[in-house]
Amino acid sequence: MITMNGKQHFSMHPALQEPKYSAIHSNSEAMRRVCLSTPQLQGNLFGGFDESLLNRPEALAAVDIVSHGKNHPFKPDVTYHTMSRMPCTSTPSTVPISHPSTLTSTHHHLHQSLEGDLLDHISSTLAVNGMGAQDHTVMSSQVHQHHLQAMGHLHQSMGHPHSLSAHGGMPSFSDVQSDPRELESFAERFKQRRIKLGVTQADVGSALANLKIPGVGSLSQSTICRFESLTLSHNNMIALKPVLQAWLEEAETAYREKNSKPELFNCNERKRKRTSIAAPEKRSLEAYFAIQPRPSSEKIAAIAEKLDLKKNVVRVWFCNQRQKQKRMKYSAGH
DNA sequence: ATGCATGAGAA
DNA sequence: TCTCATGCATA
Repeated sequence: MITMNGKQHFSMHPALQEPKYSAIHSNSEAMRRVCLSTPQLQGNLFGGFDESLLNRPEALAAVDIVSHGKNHPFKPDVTYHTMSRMPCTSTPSTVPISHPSTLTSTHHHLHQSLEGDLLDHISSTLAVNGMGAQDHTVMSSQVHQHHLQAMGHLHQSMGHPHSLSAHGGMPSFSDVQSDPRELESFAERFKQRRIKLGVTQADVGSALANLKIPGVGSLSQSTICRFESLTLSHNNMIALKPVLQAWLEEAETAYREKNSKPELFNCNERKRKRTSIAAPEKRSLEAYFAIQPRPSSEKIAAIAEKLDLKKNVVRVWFCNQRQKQKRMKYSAGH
């Protein structure tokens, strides 16, 4: 099954979505950036945060509930980007995974009535909701069965790998081991052994292509890193595990034989510019997010204007924030 | 290690 | 338009 269509997956269950791992976190970095980021804003928004934060712009955030019939169409701003992809000349494929689940989020829209001008009222609204800025609903009600899913897809040269899939079939066999616990230990073991082999995350990523597994191509250092640190979605972890496991076994075998395969290494290099959102703006965005993680298009536009950012930048920021929140390692005992 | 971004697929 | 998997660029 995994073929070239780009979509095939093993199995999936309808509900999955909240797996997050925890386990290992390394915060070395966090420490360094302590001053700037202040990630914990969410929690404090209403509580004891500095109000300076919410002074004004933040105000926009609140209101939205209304789901008017639809939003207007808006156009994406064109962001510029210089992209240049294609990494090396060696294997472009990618790995797949994912599931369809979806959560319909439950957003809470609280508030009472404001629809039009959100921006203005918000301040007042803030008070209203004082609830919590974070309720991430970690519903776990569903969590249970997910595991499995699969992968399969690949793209090649063009470009981008992404894939999602799922299907509700049943797991016919092996992959049912998506035990979070097991994933965590595997990730840890993987990292240890990888290091022992003297291979970098980037090397692993590019070496995957050499495995010639159908549907599996190379992956970036980022992905390998995220796998090791468990900062991927549960489904993604599950899909990647067998692939990385296969690589590890092969690499160790080769290592023993002393036949280090040169193929294990690849090169990569590209250039592109990345936009960066300044700390003050970021804080505002976090404040808005705490109040309304899923702002409407109009609201996004309003926020963008207030912060003097491109609408698309703001939109993407919210998307990434949501994604991050979902995979944030949970440290609960579980 | 992580921020901002793209793009496929699904609502 | 959102979610999700991923990646480039970067701190």
